[in-house]
Amino acid sequence: MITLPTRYGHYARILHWCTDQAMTAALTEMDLTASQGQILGYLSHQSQPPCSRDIEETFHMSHPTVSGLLSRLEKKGFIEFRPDGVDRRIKRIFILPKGQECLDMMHDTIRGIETQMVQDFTPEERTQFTDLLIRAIQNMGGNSCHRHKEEPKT
Amino acid sequence: MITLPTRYGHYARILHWCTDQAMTAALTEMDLTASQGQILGYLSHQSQPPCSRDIEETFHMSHPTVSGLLSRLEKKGFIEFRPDGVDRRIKRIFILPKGQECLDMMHDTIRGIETQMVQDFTPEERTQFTDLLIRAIQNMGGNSCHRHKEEPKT
DNA sequence: GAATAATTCGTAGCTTGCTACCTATTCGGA
DNA sequence: TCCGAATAGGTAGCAAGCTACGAATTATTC
Repeated sequence: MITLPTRYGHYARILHWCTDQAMTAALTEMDLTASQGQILGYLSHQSQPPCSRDIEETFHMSHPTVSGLLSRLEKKGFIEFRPDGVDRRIKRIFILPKGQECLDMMHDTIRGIETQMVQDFTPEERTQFTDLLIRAIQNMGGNSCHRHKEEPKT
Repeated sequence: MITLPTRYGHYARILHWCTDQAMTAALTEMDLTASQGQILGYLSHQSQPPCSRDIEETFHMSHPTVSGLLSRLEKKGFIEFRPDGVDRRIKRIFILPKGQECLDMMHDTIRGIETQMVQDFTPEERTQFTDLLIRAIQNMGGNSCHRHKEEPKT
């Protein structure tokens, strides 16, 4: 048995790699990468069109990373930016029809990946898996994103 | 509550991100990145000096990725390559004194990260966490690396 | 033994991730 | 009101991940 430096971290890395591979396989035909698909999925579940900063916090990504992802999505016509009416620093992100089409096609595929991953887990194990993952993240201080979160307005 | 595309995959990604950040913070003073430290740690636990291919399988990485990591480690004087006596395709990887020094310093730090992550877990929860992670990886076909594994020979 | 297949590693070119530093805008206190 | 702090985003430059292709060596098969 090999004693790897960070064992849980190692497994977390590989598990994410597995989902990434499955996502990539399912999305390449739509000219989307796994990361771009994740972003698009997030956008579709927000009540108000989010801005770059919202994505940074949700996905624990730096703003140049998000900026690059969004600019590629924009260049390919999945999304577009529109200035916020109140705060001129903010560019809000809108899903274009081409992006919505992909979301409709993506939906079942993505749920299939999640189902496959925990296919032989009992309901209790699924609950505990989520619980342990979240607690491990919290123990690492992984939810330390301090920002003044404002209510959606118009 | 936000419904993200791949929930477990998302948590796995963030958990790995946390360990990566902690590793980076601990290793930068030695001029090492987190990935480079992981590789170095793996090398130190092998009975026979491994080759690039062994790392690819252990870490689920493509060979250009491993190649790049190793060349940076070599350039900085942590490791060196020596041709295999039998198979001229293979370059075996040896840890140089500078690499060994870092390993000695790394040891406690890395164990500390693992400890922190599961600090409030009961022993049963730790066992189950590992078990669930491994099963999830297996469900995704994550251990499908078919290669003829040979015995160490001198 | 020679042709073919498999294996190991190299390189090109891309996306994705980061830090560091910059500008523009907004907010808050003197 | 005005100046400094905080916030949103841009750009440069790097590391780390990938696919696709090619070269050299070894293994296999006829």
